[in-house]
Order: sequence, then C-alpha cells, then structure tokens
Amino acid sequence: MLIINYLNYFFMKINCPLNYTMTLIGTKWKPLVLFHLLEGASRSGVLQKKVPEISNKMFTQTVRELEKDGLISRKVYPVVPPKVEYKLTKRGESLEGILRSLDKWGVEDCKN
Amino acid sequence: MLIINYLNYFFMKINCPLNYTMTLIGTKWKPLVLFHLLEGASRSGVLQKKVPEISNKMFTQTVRELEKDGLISRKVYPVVPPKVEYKLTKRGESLEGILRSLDKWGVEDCKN
DNA sequence: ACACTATAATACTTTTTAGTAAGTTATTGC
DNA sequence: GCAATAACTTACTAAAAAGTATTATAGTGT
Repeated sequence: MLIINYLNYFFMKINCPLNYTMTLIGTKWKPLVLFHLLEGASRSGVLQKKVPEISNKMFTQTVRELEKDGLISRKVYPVVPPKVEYKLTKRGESLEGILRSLDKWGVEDCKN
Repeated sequence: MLIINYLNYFFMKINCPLNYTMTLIGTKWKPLVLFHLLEGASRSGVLQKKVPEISNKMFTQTVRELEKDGLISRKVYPVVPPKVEYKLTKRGESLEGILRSLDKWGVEDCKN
C-alpha cells in the first residue's frame, strides 16, 4: 500500500501537475489555513481562531499534514503553557498566487 | 437540510470567498475536467479520454455538477448514436487563472 | 490540593466522495 | 434479430474526509 502511494505520487507529479497540486492543498481547510499564514507567522491558537468553524481535531490534522508536506514549519517554544508558532516555508509561500486567485475569484464571482 | 445548505452557501460567499470557490471546484476531478476544456469545446467521449483514470460514473457526475453550477454548458445533438458537447461558460472561463496557476505550480514544484 | 493555561492526541461516528459492475436507450448496418 | 455505437444511469461497495467528545500534559497562581 505504501509503495503504491509512493509510485502514484511520482506518476502524478510527472503526468498531472494540476492533480499533484490538488493532493497537497485540496482539502476543506488547507487552503484557508495557508491563506491566513500569508499574513505572516502565527501562533497556534491565534491561527485557529482565524478559522472559527474549524474543529480542534481538523486544525491539528491540517497543520500536521501541511508540515509533513513542507508547506509550513512549526516552531515550539519550551515554555508553559506551551507556545507553538506556524509559518509558511519557501515552498508554502510559493502557493501565494494560487491562494490569492482562489480568494479573488470568490470575491469577483460574488458580485454577479 | 436544503435550507441550511442554501444559507451556508450565502454565508460562505460573503464571509469566505476562498472556501466558496473551493466548494465549486474542490473535488478530485473537477479541476482536471475544467482544465482540459480550456482547450475549447469537446464532445463527451473525447473529454473523458483526456482524463484516462476517471471512471464513467465520476465523469458523468463531475460534468453534471459543473453544469449545475454554471461553469460548463452541455449541448446535445439529436443524432444516433448520441453526440454531446461540453464547453466552458463565461463563468467557467473565468477560472482559467486558477487552473493555470494550479498546473504551473505542480510543474515548478516538480523541478525541486 | 486544585483550577487554569495552550496545545494536542485519541477513540469513535457520521458524512462525503469515489469506485465497480451491470444495465438502458434508440438507431444503424449487416 | 442482433451487434455496434455514445452517452448515461443505477445499485451497491469502499475509502477518505470531517465531526464530536473525551483525555493528556506540565508548570503557575491561588
């Protein structure tokens, strides 16, 4: 199963850039979280409040996956209570064009 | 349930353009189908073959939803065997920027 | 001792999305 | 009268994504 995912990943990367991109950001919450991080680094709780409808579980899951895929980075400050900061990596920043065009399209479409 | 979807739709449209856009194109196959239609109108079978991995069912379901949302139009020629052509509407065409940036990002990311 | 904090994990359920396989239609050409 | 055609539908199953509710951690202030 793992090997199949692995092969599938490279197959798509080469043959279908668009779908490849979608596998990295095509979930309900990923684009939103990334979009808010365009404003700059944010600590966990603050970022989560920017997406008020997201559940605790989905927030954690979303940032975990974004981190695993190298789109955001996670910095833990060894204090109590804990402090965690997320920010876009270079790779994540390169999504800015996509994120802004998704947002802009929604705004424009709303006018009709 | 229907009324809730309806309200939710307008809520999102106003409050979260990015997510609103994603509800229209954020499935496994929609972006790909739309992307291929950027080349111009295409009849059903031809379009489906451009997305070779898609199942018959998902193809129909995908174009049905895109049509319902006014992103593509469907023209039936009254011949036998049937001939059906799909093409982007104006609204669908306005997604070009998003679709190309999704594709381009995948291509660029592949280089790393 | 105990509540409070910010962050996160886990178990479990529900909902949504996608896949498989088979059937339908209505005419043409043999 | 039967196969071939293009487009589509339906019933059923499987997999993925998302939601709910509960619990964990570990030091601080009372």
